[in-house]
Amino acid sequence: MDKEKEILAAALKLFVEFGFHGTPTSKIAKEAGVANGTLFHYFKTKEDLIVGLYIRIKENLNGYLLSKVDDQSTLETRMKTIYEESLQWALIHRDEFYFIQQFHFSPHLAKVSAEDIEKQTRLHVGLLGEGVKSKIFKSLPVGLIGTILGSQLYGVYQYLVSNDLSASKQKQVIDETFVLLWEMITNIKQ
Amino acid sequence: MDKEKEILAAALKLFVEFGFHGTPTSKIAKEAGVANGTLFHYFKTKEDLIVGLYIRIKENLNGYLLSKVDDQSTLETRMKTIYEESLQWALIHRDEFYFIQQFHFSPHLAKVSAEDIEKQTRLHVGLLGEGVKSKIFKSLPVGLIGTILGSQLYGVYQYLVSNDLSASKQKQVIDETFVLLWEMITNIKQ
DNA sequence: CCAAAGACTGACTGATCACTCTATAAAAAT
DNA sequence: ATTTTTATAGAGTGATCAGTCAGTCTTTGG
Repeated sequence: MDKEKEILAAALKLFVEFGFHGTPTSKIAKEAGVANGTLFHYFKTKEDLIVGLYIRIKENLNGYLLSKVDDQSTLETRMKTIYEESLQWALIHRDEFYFIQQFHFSPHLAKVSAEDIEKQTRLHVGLLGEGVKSKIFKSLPVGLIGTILGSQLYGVYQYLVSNDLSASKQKQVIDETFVLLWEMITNIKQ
Repeated sequence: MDKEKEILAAALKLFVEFGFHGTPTSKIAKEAGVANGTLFHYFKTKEDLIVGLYIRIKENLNGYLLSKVDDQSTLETRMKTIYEESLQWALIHRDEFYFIQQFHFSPHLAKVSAEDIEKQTRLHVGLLGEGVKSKIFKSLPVGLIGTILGSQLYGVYQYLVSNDLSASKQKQVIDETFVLLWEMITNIKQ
């Protein structure tokens, strides 16, 4: 692993454990096994490091999701894939997922550029637009559907990590909660 | 307003705007109109101030909810009241609500005692237990119902603050999302 | 009315920390 | 082969900040 990645990995680990303030750059450098100055060779400021870490993590998540979604399948299948795979990714990359949330409630969020945000939400925004346009969703504001979806995902994640379930039980919870969610936001007739 | 309250109000305002790290105690004291040392007369450490602020805010929210819930009404009515009033409170006390979430993703969360947590969740835990026991809820784990409920509340709040709606529109969204939520977690036959 | 306790002040301090600077070594470009 | 660029190091620095301290003012209880 090259030094830049070592630094990012060390920063992630320490930020999650001690918070942004509680983690001096000197400790990050030490944990990464590089000199103090080397950290500032790769990241001009501590804030650059924090924001850079956030963007890379989001890129990883989005890349993973894109690799799992089959463009040919139905909207429901694609949405279920995103829901399921987001949770699976989050369960495997717990520090990364915690960091995302930690970052969202920090003043550093304001430092993310509009285009970076657009890049990160393109996939989700596209699917939601499709659902509304095709009248599969109930006639609710898109933004509302989006936030409900996102927040339920976070909620189910919290449940999964705070209860130590077997892989199959986890899968079952994920499946069941998707059904609940889908019934809630779509016009189904049964 | 006494000095302690001035300090707490100043701390809340500055923490929300600049984060915990970005807010020196000296600025809090200045904003509160007290001397530096006075802050440490009321709160032994900066962390004490942060945790103290969190606990007071939660007490306010819980007190407000308790005053609104009528013990004689049905479970559905009581849950709807809590859902609605939580959102109304959050909309009026935006800094306070943001602070709660900011605090949840900070290392200071670990400093809250088990009994304080119990106090803060008693009301909600009681209602959930009642719903499960009376078979009104679907046969899902209580914890799962609880997190889904909580996360939807946060999600709808996010939607309400990021879209500037009229009071009546807000009420409508709150009512509609409660119906969706209630349908999702209960065994209804219609 | 007095003494003790508590509230309050703000200058001060020791520690910490983000970041710089100088130097050297390695790699790439010419 | 030589210059230029990039990578790495780590000691050093100026600023900042949480928390202290020694003392003054205010309240309260006897």
